Amino acid sequence: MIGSSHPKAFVLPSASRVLSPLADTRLSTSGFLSLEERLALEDALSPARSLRAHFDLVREGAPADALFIVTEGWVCRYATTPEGGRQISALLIPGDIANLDALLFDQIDHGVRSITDARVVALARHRALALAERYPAIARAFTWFSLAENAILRKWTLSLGRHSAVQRLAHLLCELSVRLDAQRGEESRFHFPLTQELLADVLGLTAVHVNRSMQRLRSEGLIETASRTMTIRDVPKLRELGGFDPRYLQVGSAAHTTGGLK
Amino acid sequence: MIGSSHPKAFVLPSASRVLSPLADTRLSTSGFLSLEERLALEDALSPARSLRAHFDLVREGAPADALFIVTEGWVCRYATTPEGGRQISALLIPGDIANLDALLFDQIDHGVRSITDARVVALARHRALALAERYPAIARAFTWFSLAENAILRKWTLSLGRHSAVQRLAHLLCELSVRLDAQRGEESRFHFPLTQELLADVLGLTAVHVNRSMQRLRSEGLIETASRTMTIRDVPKLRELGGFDPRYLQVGSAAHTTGGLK
DNA sequence: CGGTTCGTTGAGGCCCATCAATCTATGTGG
DNA sequence: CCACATAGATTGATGGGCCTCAACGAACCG
Repeated sequence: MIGSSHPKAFVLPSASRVLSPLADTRLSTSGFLSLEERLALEDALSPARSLRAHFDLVREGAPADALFIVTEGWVCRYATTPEGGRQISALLIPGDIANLDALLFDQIDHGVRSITDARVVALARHRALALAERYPAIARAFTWFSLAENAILRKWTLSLGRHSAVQRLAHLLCELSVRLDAQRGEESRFHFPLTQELLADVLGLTAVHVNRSMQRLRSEGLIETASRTMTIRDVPKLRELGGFDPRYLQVGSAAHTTGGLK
Repeated sequence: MIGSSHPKAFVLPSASRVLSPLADTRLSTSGFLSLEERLALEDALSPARSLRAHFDLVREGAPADALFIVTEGWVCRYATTPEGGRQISALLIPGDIANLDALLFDQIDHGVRSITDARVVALARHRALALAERYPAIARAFTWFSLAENAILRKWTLSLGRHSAVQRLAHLLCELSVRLDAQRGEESRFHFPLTQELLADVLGLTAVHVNRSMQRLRSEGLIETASRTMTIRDVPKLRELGGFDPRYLQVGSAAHTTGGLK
């Protein structure tokens, strides 16, 4: 079974998964969509597809014909430089749309690749467009997802441009903690499948320097790592170090709460 | 008069501006919208508003109640670190929406500020939402703008994370050349109001190092600068240096051409 | 148990930051 | 029309954060 080596983070109630691959994701639980809209959306989805780790789901420059929604595992979006450098521009976890730009753009200028074993469902582009045309709430959800991604990218540019290595790492860990909803009091613990090399490609560093930065966080008692598990020992301190303010992640807000039309 | 110190770039045919502040912008000319939709949109706009240079239109953390569309001048979106660093996350030129996130988010986590004297029109949030609800094409245009911005931000993260100072500068100049539609043969010339300090805040560098990087581009005959005018002498070479491929800017494509519903 | 991936450590060097001074252009008031 | 103020561009000297190269250790796995 996919993801069996990563127990906690990947298990969904199997009944609801069979009925609905979108169960527990923001698309279905956050009040974006009415029941009718949700059913219409789920009706348009392809059956879930399993991916091994390190599988290229979309290659850079490929034509766009379907959206992929992650339902299990971790996936990333990346771009490469001619010289061979790689920069990851998004970390995608269950509930995220991997390539929303395929909705309106003909060509995709980034790759999409699984980090762990993963599952995705596909939504054919023409069906997504038809849904957005017929149901304004679905169109709004697409916009919402795009804007949410935008907010994350803006923070990443701030981090890449103006933060030190340790700060960037701290900020990223805080972001993931919130997105994975892993915080418990002042601690946070979550399954963390990123290698230091992947972290380097997120943070614009080398793996060696990521290593040294992690050691600093460990030596200051801010984090602990063991067998693909990340523990943040002191969330407030890590947040302060990384200049992290969770509001940009829009936790607890949803499209229908933001000024609905009466 | 606004922008009188920057003659060429700011002059619009005044007749069309009076009739429609959106004339010549992507929203009205690129085929996103039908005539009816365009009229509905323009009917919802506030009168144009003039801004002096260095004016804060939206402050970080402000509540969101209106979208601003730039019609003249240059504007930027930025965020600051607690330590006082500043990172610009978008350069906005006429036709751009300055804060699309205000459409669906309650709080804005970035500032918006004019770089030059500028003009903007406002679109009240509830009216924008109503338009998107009633006209799918307008909703689609909002999504399109958000995705387009996303694509630019992804390139910026690539640049910030994996490019040298000179490459970042080269890439940015290539991007602006395309967005301003300033290319003529292998040359490109455009009004360029960014100080080296602003450039530094875009590129994640210091003003001093921007200066040195520009000198390198000049000494290699790639660019020339004089009195707020940028001339790219050799566009192909500058593109190669910056690893620039214009496709991500979606020039010449528009929402209605990308897989319309039959 | 050997291979492979990932993490760790060390030495050395470069790119870019920092600090500070000077130069230039533009604008303003007398 | 000049004296002066100010913003921006330029230059130099110095240092540090991160990169590069290379080797070794640890964990996992068939």
